[in-house]
Amino acid sequence: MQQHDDIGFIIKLINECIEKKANQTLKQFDLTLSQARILFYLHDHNEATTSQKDLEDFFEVTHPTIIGILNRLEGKCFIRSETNSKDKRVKNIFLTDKGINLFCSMEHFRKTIEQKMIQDLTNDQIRELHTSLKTVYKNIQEI
Amino acid sequence: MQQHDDIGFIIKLINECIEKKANQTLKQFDLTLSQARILFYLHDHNEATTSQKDLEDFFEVTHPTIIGILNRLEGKCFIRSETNSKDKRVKNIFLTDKGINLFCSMEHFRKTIEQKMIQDLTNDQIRELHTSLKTVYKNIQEI
DNA sequence: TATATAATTGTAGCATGCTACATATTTAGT
DNA sequence: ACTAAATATGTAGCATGCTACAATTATATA
Repeated sequence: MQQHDDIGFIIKLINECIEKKANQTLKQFDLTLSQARILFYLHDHNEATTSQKDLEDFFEVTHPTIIGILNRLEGKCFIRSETNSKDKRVKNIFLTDKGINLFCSMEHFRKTIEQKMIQDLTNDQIRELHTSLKTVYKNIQEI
Repeated sequence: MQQHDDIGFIIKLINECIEKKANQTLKQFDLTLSQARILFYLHDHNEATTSQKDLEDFFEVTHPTIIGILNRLEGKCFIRSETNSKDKRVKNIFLTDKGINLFCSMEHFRKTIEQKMIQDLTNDQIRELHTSLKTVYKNIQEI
C-alpha cells in the first residue's frame, strides 16, 4: 500500500488543493479561505449574536486560531467586536457593512467551487460520498 | 446549504482531525505527521536516491515547505543529506539508522489509523469512496 | 566559447493550525 | 460572603503551508 492510496493522504491533497485554488480566487477580495468561512458563518447567523467561543465550536479549532483570524479580519474592517455587557468575559463579533457587501460577491464563487468539485459524479455518488465522509469523520474522532 | 454540508468543509475537518490524532500518537517518537510521511517515503524508495525535488513532486508542496521539514528531521538525526557529485545543484536525502528503526515502530500505527478510518464501511463503499475522492481531486485540480 | 535560460536549493516573511501559560469574569460550594 | 472552579479571551512560541526574491549549477543557444 503506497501512501498515495491512503484515504488520509488523498484527503490531505484535496484539502490543500482546495485551499490553494480558493485563496487564489479570494485574493481579489483581500481574503483567505479561513477568513471567508468566518464571514459566511456570520452572515448565516446574523439573527443571533456570535461570540469567539461559538466560532471555535463551529469550526472546531482552538481559541488562539480564531483570535488570529478575527484580528486580521478586524484589521481589514470586515468585522467589528464589542464586549458583551451581560457577561464581560464574552466578545461579540459582527459583520461590518464592508463585510456584508463582500458576502454577496463571494457567494457566487463558493457555489461554483463546490459544484466543480463534484462534477462527473451522479446524485447517488454524491450522496454516498457525503455519507462515507461523515462515517470516516466519526471514526477518526473516536480514536 | 450550510457550510457543514459542503464537501470541502467536511474534508477540512477530517484532515485536521487526522493530523491531531496522528500527531498525538507520533509525539512519543518526537515526530509530526508530515515528518513521518517523509520517512515513509524514504523507506519505500530506499533502492533509489531521493532529492528534495522528488519529495516536492510526490507531496505536492513547494520547496520551502520541504526544506523546513527536512531541516527538522536532520536536526533530530532521522535523515542525512549530501550534495550529489554528478549534479551539484542536487541534495540527496537518506534515512539514518535511527530513521530506519523508527519506521518499524510507526508502520503499525499507520495501518491502525488507516483501518479505523474506514471501519463500518463495506468493501464496495471503500472502493466507491476511493473512486469519488480521486474524481474530486481531479476536478479541483482543473479549476 | 560565451551568454542566456532552466533547474535546484536557500532565505525571509506571512497565515493558520497547535500547546502552554496568563488574565479576567462568572458561577458554584461552603 | 468568600473562596475555588469553570469559562472566555489573550499572548508566546512552534510546525507546516504559501509567495517572492536570491544564489548556484547545468544546459542550451548564438
